[in-house]
Amino acid sequence: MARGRAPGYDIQRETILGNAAQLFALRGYAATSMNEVAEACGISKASLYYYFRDKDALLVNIAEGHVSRLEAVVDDVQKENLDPKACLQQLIQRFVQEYAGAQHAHRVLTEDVRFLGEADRDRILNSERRVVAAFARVIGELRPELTDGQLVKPLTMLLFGMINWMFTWIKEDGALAHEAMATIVADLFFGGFQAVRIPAGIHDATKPA
Amino acid sequence: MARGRAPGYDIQRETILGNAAQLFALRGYAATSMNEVAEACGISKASLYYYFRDKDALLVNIAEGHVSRLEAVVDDVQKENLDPKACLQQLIQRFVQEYAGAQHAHRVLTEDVRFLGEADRDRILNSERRVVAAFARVIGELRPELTDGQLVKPLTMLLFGMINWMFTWIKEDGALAHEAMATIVADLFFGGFQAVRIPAGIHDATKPA
DNA sequence: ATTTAATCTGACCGCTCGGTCAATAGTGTT
DNA sequence: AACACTATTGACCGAGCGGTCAGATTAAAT
Repeated sequence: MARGRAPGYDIQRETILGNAAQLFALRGYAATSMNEVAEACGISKASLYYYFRDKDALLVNIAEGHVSRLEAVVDDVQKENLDPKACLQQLIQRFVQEYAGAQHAHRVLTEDVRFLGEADRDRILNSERRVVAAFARVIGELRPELTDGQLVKPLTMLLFGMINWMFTWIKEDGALAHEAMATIVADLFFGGFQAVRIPAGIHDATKPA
Repeated sequence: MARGRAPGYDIQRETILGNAAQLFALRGYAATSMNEVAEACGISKASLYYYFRDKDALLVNIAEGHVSRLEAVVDDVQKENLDPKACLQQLIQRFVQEYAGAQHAHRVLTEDVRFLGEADRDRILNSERRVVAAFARVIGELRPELTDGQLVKPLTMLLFGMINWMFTWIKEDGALAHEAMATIVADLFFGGFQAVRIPAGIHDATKPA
């Protein structure tokens, strides 16, 4: 007998995923070649295939890693048993933090899910749906009368729009700017969603993401 | 002498751009082949190249067409000389309408600009910057004290986040749902942005998009 | 020191890509 | 009918793609 896995194995996998996420985020999944990923990691393409079965496996790992971290954040915040407002504030703050620390993975998640096979895509989208549902539940608690009018989901998605879009235009990598932005988003949302009127006959036009 | 261009020429170009925009939006620019575009149009690839120099030309035309329509909307609304609140309401409503009628082009614009050459990309990003600046100016008029705190741009981008993200999750093609959503966005923003507090030492972390 | 499995690589494969071209078909003008 | 120009095409090209593989290299366990 000889040798188990080197301790560097998992580290190498994470390195590869990090480099791949960066390339996918910046150039797009389809436009990034496995040669480029390998080169960014300083290894040969054949070595890259030693750590990951194929290009798809990179995408699945990046997306799944990110989305499972988001689910963990949700669970974490819910365990604190805060009142709805504090809970939503926490969720916003923590999500902005999480996104800030995983910007590449986040962009890959929002833009490149379509390249996944049906099974993987469904699993990841379901994960996203659970996250959105958690936000929606808290928002529903804050203004219960919206629940009947099917306004909770749209409002939730508008909130996600603000947060998700943030990382397409924000420059600074400093955490300060991100925390400040999270506060602004929270102010804007809490101040505004009380003002939202319930339209006469609203169509439900929502799909989680 | 003989024959000018057939009247179908411009129509054919528009048809191609429409089909290309749909494919680029759904599968991504890099992942869409010129063969697929040609097939979607019911013509040969060689014919496709008769109407457009190369793949890049498709992208430029799609993006430029969309963004120039957005600039036209801005000019149009500004010509009405409305008070700031009504002006911003109009802008939101009209933009949601415009996006709704050009969802494919819109997604291409927001996701595939990176595949353009530097010159084209800069020209189009400048166009976008002018649009954002118009929104920012009106928002600045609504709460002038924000201008000093460099909060106007972030708030503007949060508004764009809500609107841009809308079309990643909205189902319905009916205009009713879109108009209703525009109203909700306006309610949320007007109600909320008065509540936004000016942070102590805020970093400017903005880039137009 | 030898064995054995983990790690790594250059060379290669079939395929599809974006793009070209010479040739053909179609149609207003003379 | 002859012409001139537009519109359309199948066949083709070099390049790069995702992925494979036989074999070299390395290092833990004996």
